[in-house]
Amino acid sequence: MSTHPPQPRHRRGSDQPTLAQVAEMAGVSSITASRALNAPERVNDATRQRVLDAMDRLGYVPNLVAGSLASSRSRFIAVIVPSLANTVFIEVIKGLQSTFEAAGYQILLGNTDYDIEREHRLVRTFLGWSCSALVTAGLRHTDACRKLLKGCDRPVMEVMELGDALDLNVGLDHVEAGRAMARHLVDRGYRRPLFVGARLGDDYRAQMRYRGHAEILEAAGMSPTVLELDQLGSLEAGAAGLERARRETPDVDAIHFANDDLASGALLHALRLGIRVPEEVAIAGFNGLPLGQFITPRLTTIQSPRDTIGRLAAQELLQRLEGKRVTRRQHDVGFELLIGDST
Amino acid sequence: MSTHPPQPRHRRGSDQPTLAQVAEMAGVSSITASRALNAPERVNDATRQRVLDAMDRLGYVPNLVAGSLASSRSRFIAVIVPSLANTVFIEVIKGLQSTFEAAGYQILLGNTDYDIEREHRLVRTFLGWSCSALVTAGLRHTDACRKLLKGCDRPVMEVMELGDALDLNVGLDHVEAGRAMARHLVDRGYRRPLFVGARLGDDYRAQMRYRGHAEILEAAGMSPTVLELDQLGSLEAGAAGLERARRETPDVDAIHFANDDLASGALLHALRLGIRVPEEVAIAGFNGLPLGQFITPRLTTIQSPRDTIGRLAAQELLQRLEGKRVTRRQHDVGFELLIGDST
DNA sequence: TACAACAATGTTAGCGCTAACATGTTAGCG
DNA sequence: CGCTAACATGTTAGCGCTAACATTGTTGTA
Repeated sequence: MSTHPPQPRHRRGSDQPTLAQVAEMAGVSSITASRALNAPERVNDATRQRVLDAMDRLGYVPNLVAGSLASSRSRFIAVIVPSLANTVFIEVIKGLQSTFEAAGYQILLGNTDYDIEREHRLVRTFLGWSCSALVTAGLRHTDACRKLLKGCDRPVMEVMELGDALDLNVGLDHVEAGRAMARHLVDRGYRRPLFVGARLGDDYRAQMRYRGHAEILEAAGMSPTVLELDQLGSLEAGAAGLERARRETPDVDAIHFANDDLASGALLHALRLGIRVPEEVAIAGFNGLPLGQFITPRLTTIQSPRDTIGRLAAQELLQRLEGKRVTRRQHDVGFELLIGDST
Repeated sequence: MSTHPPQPRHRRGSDQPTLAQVAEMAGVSSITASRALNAPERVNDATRQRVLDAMDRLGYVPNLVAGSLASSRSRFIAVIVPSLANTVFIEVIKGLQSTFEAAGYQILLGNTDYDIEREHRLVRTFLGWSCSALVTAGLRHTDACRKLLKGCDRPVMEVMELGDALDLNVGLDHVEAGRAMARHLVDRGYRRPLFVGARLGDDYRAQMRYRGHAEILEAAGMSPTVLELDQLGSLEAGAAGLERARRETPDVDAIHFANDDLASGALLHALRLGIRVPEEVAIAGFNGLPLGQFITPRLTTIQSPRDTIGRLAAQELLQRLEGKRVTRRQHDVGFELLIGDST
């Protein structure tokens, strides 16, 4: 019945030196050793030096897991993107990373593969790591995920597009971007423009651009048409798209591609086939990737400020994390129509 | 003198539900609730279902920080790369990420910006998070960092190039890759090849390729020359490199670029200027990026299996993490000379 | 029938750190 | 010189979870 006092159990996790050992060596209590690292101004200079020396001698590496549990704060920023194959997200990550790393935060990277169920699972995991903030690409989430994000009491940043966000939002208006390009095509006198995208089912931001495109065409009395390729966006897909477009709709005079990968592929392919651009067919893209701007004729496209999205999102979050009240929850980073020689 | 028993202090970290609350609701002890999640086979099905229901009702999110401290294991894989601007590293990350995420690990991403002091700091931080393993690009580290990695009792994987590694190593032989391309150029009859790189000081793998290149040229009785651009590698830099090369060494008959970005830029620029490739000047690269293979004339380059590096590294690490003894510490993923029409 | 082997669950004691409070020590000042 | 404020350091008790061992009941089997 009675539980006999069992012999003491020992369980040292790793054999790494601990703060207590450092403290002992320096002849102070462990809280002083802790403060020597985390609140140096609260410790006498000489004492602090002794502690730091002891750390050095022991090869002490702070156990951040323990610290995080005790303080219920980690210095993680969860970043969730739908794909790593797409330069666009990489550049956003780059912007986030450089700003956060400088402020002493770590990036926890998650990839949803365009699956919002996976996003939900990642959000749970990252919340479990008590991340300080979450950044996620896009406004689409499962209901459960939205609930989780709303109730998690941490800043949540949704990037890429603008809309009805949960908390903070940095991005651009993709419908408006679609409109801008379509307007440009209509203004230039193209009368049978075609919108060509790859895997539009996944890429709903491209769908939004198409919506803007369609709107303008209808307003101008033309009937919008879309051609969907089932390959992933790539140079080859763009080349194939050009051929299919001209075969299936021989009177097409302008192709508005969903992004620059497709558009550049089409443009290079047109050069190769001797199709004159823009005389025989105009080509336009979206993103403003370096390749499109390097080719002759230069690609007409829309510059999306991806690095800016990352940096601005990071700055806003840092403000919030430092306790400052954020006045604007939404930031439109805009876009720029780059008129090249392909339209 | 005597410490009076102070009133009990309370300190709830967050107001998230805890395992204990879940356990209470399900009418079990917290260890059973824990096992319901982490070792389901050790819990009766009916009990487990009660626990899971309770978790659901409370909106329980496991505190992974606490779990990690208690078990002194995290499911983090630290990945340290020198840059996110370079596709090459992104593709390695992609390979690592897809394999590890499927196995239930999280990626902790660090960027050194080609600074080994920063690498050292990142390693410390990541070790502090008790990551399960570390992956780092390259074999160059500070002495302190090397010591840390050697003593950390966790699998360490060095990727990209082969050499005298700390623990595990997956990569390819860059000197040999440089030799292979130089041999190809010599075999094709080029007699005044030039090696052109960007920021070679940072990019020591490119330096290794140059070493291989130089070796072959010397063996063939030619004198190797290198032209270093001070811009970052890009299409523009490649174009500039082509012009500078032809201006400064007018008799150059082949340019061996340090990578495909430069080579593709040069190739497209040559087309634009009407310089015939390879008749007037041959162009070769390294990496096998899609653009080079898409252009006509197709770029002669070396395919580096970046995705494979990531996947293989991840697989080997998983083996190790599952306790299997790893027999081979080093894996040469090789490379493939892609002979295009530009040489 | 006794006893091992297993399955299901519980008890206890940390993991290594920091928040919250307490205490001692020195400086500042009328 | 007494009192307070500011500084420097210490004590205690967790943070939420899981390892290690303990306990019970159930089954198989020699």
